[in-house]
Amino acid sequence: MRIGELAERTGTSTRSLRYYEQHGLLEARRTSNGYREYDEIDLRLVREIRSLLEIGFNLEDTRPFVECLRSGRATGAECPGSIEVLSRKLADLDSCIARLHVARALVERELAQAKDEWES
Amino acid sequence: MRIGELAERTGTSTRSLRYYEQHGLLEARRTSNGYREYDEIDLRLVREIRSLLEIGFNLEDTRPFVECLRSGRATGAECPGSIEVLSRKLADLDSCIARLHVARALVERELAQAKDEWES
DNA sequence: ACTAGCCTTGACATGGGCGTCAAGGTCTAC
DNA sequence: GTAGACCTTGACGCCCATGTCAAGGCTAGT
Repeated sequence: MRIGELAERTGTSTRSLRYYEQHGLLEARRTSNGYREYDEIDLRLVREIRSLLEIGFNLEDTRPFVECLRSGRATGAECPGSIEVLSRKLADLDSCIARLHVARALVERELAQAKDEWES
Repeated sequence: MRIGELAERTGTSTRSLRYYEQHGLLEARRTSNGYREYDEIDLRLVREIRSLLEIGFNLEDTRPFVECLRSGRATGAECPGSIEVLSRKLADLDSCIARLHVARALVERELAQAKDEWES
């Protein structure tokens, strides 16, 4: 399939697909006229990338998943590199959640105080 | 005091202070040679801005707090505009925390599965 | 008079994942 | 043969708070 169809079937844009290729995540065969040609495997790769991005991973984080899938595994996660990224992300999420809880507490306290002062 | 001292006493940079001024959050008197001149009130304003930015507010969000302080209140929060920003931020934080919990659950599940598959 | 350390404005760079436009090549249908 | 729908590469724009550099003015101390 060509880039437009791939974009449509993955819910993204041709711009993004070229961007992924530019960063070495996707490689496309070219037809004789220079058009990119993709197969079903690429479809899976892009879907993996998109779902990871959606959760909050950045592009670089998706690389091990893509390579894992390309190596023939059933899922992109069952490789050491992916597992390491997942572990790191889990820790990131925990610290991020913790920081947000702190911020939330600060904001809530500030809000309660401000309302008090405002009403008095 | 001049801009360098203000920057140092607020733990920021002269660049940032000029940026705040450019966006109407800070107004500086000028001495005869064109230098910006700040007083203790400006010190409080900048500290308010910095602490809000640190929690995760953006510059625009700090505006009502600055105006509140400038109107003579004891804190930047005890004004309707500030209270509204705080309420909005509280909701933002809650939805953000919720989304992160969802992501965390996804990542954790993925990680557990991946480890299983990898060990088998 | 000169140096060093302040200050001024203006402007370009950063990051990340794209959107969007330009200028052009290719293929299909009529 | 021509319109229109695809494709190509390249490049600039965005957001936002800030870093950083350039080119120059002011002032205190020696």
